[in-house]
Amino acid sequence: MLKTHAIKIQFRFEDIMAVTIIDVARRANVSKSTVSLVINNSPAIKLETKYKVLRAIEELGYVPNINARGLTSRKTNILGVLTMVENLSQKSYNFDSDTEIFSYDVSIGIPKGLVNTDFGLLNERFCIPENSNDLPLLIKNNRIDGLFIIGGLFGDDFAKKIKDCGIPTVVVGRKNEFFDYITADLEQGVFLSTTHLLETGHKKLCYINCPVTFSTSVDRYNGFQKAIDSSEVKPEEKWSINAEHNNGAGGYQAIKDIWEAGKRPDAILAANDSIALGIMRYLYEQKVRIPEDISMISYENSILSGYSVPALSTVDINKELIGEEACRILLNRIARPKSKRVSMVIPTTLVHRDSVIVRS
Amino acid sequence: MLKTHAIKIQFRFEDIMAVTIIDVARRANVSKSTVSLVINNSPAIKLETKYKVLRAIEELGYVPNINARGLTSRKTNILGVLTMVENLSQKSYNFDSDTEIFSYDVSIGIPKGLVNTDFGLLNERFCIPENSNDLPLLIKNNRIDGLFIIGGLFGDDFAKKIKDCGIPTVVVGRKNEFFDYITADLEQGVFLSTTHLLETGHKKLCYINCPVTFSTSVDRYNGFQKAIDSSEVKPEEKWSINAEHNNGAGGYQAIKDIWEAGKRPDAILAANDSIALGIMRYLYEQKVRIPEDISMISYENSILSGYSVPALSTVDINKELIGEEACRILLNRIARPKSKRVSMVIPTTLVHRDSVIVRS
DNA sequence: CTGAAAGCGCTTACAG
DNA sequence: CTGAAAGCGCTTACAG
Repeated sequence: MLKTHAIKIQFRFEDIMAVTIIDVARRANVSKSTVSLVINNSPAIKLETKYKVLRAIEELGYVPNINARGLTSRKTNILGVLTMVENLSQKSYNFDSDTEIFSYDVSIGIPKGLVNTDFGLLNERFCIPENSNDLPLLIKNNRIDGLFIIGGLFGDDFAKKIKDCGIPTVVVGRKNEFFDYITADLEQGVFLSTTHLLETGHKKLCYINCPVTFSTSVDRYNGFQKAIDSSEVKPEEKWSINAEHNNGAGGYQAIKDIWEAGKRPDAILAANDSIALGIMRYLYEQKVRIPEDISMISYENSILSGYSVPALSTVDINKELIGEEACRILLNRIARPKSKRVSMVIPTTLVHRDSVIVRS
Repeated sequence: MLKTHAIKIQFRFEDIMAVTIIDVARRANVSKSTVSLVINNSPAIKLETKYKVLRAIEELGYVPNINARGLTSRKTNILGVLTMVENLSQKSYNFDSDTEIFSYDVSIGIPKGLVNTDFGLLNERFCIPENSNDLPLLIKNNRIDGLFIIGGLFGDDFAKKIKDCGIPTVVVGRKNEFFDYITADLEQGVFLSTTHLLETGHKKLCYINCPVTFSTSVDRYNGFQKAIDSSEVKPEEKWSINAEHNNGAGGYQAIKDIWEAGKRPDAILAANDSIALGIMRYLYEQKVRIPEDISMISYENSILSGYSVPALSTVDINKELIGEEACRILLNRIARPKSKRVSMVIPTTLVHRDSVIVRS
């Protein structure tokens, strides 16, 4: 008997603490509807009332209960970040593995686009072959109001399935015809680096592209070619090759092929930092010095190029800004689901580090 | 008039779709309380009833509304991942910047510990100096049921403040006296790499430690010293120095000091991959070849060492497992808030790549 | 072992 | 411009 009683009065921390909309209403001498309208920034509220309520909120340290809000408004106030990966197994960190750096750096920018917003972010790494028919948990469990899909590792089938869910979605890092998208200006980026190499007196250029299967490889190649076409001084020789894999090992093998075919570039451009590091590994083994013997410019800018030996000049694609702008796009899509599809291309800049030398 | 009508019947997707607990109850011919008990795995339900309900759930494709659950149970079913960072400004990726790789890799392991669980994950990068008195948004907005704090960039003040919030918390990556924690076995790891260098015939060892201000630097040094003490063959010379900064630039400057003091190790140990890359940069500039002239072993294992030129042998600290185990600890803490404080140390292994040579 | 009822903390028409 | 009331979809004592 006594014991039962004891259990009954054992309140939890939250029970005691929880300030609700009713407490605020009471303190401000208004109804809870009014408080709700203030919280949701209704223009129908008299300024005087608004401030009265705001003060009460402040004084009481009131924080709206997110579950209650969500329950009535049928929203979760959460956005999903889907990182597309090659596989979900244990990472080896070896240079034949995917780096996932792009998605991490982009996702650092996302919260910046969410400031002054109630949205939280739920992350999921997702791999299509392994999950085959499954949808991401984020979606299956109805946890999100909107979705970022980061990276290119998905096809039309997957896109359609997501589309059918009706969740506002923005694709980050590549073009596509299903959703809004935002991506770096690939062609302009490669144009930039190629031009710089030409202007610094390089005569034998080699472009090591990403795999042909990647839709982006065309844009990249175009940037390379257009820079050469529009340059005053023409290179004596130029080569272009697609790596077989989009990682260090892919770059390693590609330059090896070039090298063993007897080609000797004085400057190399890489499709991204991972491939670049693979190239550098091969050159190191051949005792070729960068930049003394061969200059290099990579593409993306990441911890990989910033920390590499030597520090790698690269094209910065402004990943944080991409993440931030992706938010704006998604927020608009959520607010106006039927609006016209949006595509956004972010310009790039060249970052100079230690892998390019001026040749006369 | 007509228009008003049109608006009224414009249901949203969810309105039409939403299968609720009532639909399930009806289909299974039970009350919604029973359905709820089944969902929550109550042992009080007859097996037969349970299967009946489970079938109805299956057939209807019912997914519990997470907000409704949270509202009644006073839970959010979300865990927070707090990544402690040095600053929140735009990342440069240069080698004088913090890499945040540890927290990323750990957070990849976390979902593995959450399989068969309803918990989602909310991430936040948080910086103490910049946010001074503020608490992480995750906490201020009552969004989480539990918290992972990743990384060491916080002091007792912050820990106490978090403690006062009463949120179950586990610290990942360093010891501390406020919360449960899980970390790699630093001493054992350094012992491992030092021993390997000794066994491969190196006579002049240099340990480049993390900054003295880091609590972990002592454990690391102990591992180094103990390996030497317990080795059959003693090194001819040994040096140990703390980098001033925990990044590439710190490693660069440290080895520069060693070098300019005329010391010439034949093997170097680095406190982590970032510091290691800084060391390698300096050696590259000095035209010292790794491993031919100097062998190196780093600590952590990350994309940085896996992609480095040459590929860096390092101590793998099993970050994914750390993340997974951290979940178990946190889940236990949530279930039993008053239980004894838990600390867990994960053993490390040596991963051999291309930076160590056998000397005779 | 299961059902009826209250209540979690909000938002949203609706009325005035 | 503001209040009273209904309802969102669950869980949790409580009763039987």
